[in-house]
Amino acid sequence: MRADARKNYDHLLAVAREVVTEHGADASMRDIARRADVGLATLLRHFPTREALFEALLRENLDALTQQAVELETSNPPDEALVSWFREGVAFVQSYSGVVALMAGAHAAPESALYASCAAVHSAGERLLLRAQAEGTARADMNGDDLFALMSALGWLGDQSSFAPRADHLFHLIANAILTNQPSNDVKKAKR
Amino acid sequence: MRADARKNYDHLLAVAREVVTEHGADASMRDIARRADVGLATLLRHFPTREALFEALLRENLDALTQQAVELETSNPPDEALVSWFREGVAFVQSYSGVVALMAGAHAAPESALYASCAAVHSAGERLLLRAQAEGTARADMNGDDLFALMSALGWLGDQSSFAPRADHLFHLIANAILTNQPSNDVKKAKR
DNA sequence: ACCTGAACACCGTTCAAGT
DNA sequence: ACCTGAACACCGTTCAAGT
Repeated sequence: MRADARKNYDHLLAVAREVVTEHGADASMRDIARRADVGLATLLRHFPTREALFEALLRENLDALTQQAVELETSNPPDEALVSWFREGVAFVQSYSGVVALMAGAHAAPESALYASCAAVHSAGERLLLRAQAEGTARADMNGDDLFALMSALGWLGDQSSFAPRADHLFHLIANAILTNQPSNDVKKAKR
Repeated sequence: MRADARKNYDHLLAVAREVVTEHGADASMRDIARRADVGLATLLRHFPTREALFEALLRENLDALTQQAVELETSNPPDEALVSWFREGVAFVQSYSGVVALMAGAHAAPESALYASCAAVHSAGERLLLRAQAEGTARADMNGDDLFALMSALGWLGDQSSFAPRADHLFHLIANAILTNQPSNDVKKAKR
């Protein structure tokens, strides 16, 4: 990568982060290029699709989320680990508004630039779920898809201004639905 | 309303229904006008916003949903009535893909053309919830907003191709979370 | 290698001009 | 009253031409 290209790449990513923070995941690509003082075609050259841009924008955080699952897997009781991680996941998909739709789309599209990272998060969560199920503290009739779906649904709810005020409460309700043992206690314990 | 206007109105609505069935709630207004052999400005004259169009498109079904809550309120056990109606609601928001986002938006925007119908559905559901709560068969720490939010979230899940295959299962999971008594049995009973 | 302006085919909004 | 074409300001895609 040539020096000028490298510089453009980094700058575009920084500007994109700004614009996406303001306008959410369906910010205009043209707007990002404009704000970066660069031709639109240059932005598209570095990030040929919106997914490619978000892959670069989210990779670090997605990896961190996957990594966190691995750590929780060894250090915490299975039910607490599951709920703690689930909470992190919901917070993550809300990092930028509208990002949850992008991830849900990528989840079903192996050719998407975001697919690999989503799949990694998916299976990291699945492992935590299986561990809690083995212990009997998580619903037996759930799988990794369901966990990812519920995480996404809670993220979507947080994106809608009409539902956002109750998002925390809805998180508890669904976390309780996932767990089987004295549900409300477990969720509270895992909060800390 | 002049005869030619009336004819345009009805025709536009019929064509809009077709196009929206094919392309979902964010179908192009221009496309609808084109398919109706009418100027774009004519479509916009009858339906100044997308919300106005959907208000006309959904009014009948929204009213039916509200009406159904009233009927269930008198004829069925509170818990069964709640779950049955909840199921209808989820099915409704999936009637056209993407319509759930429109409704969630209208829910927080009193100036939207869709607001009134959404509010009616909201409070119809709230009454069913209160009745079940009074009986002790629904979670006490929920309100009408939560019910509407969960209904919307399930509708959204059904819209995402990656989650749709598990939508039925997720419905059961959440319906169980709403009810308090031998949950899995109640949900099954209400299915009939 | 890398960048860019311009042409293209879209979108919804607005309004002066027509019947 | 009602309709319409056209101008406008946007969008993402594509590519020939430049350094």
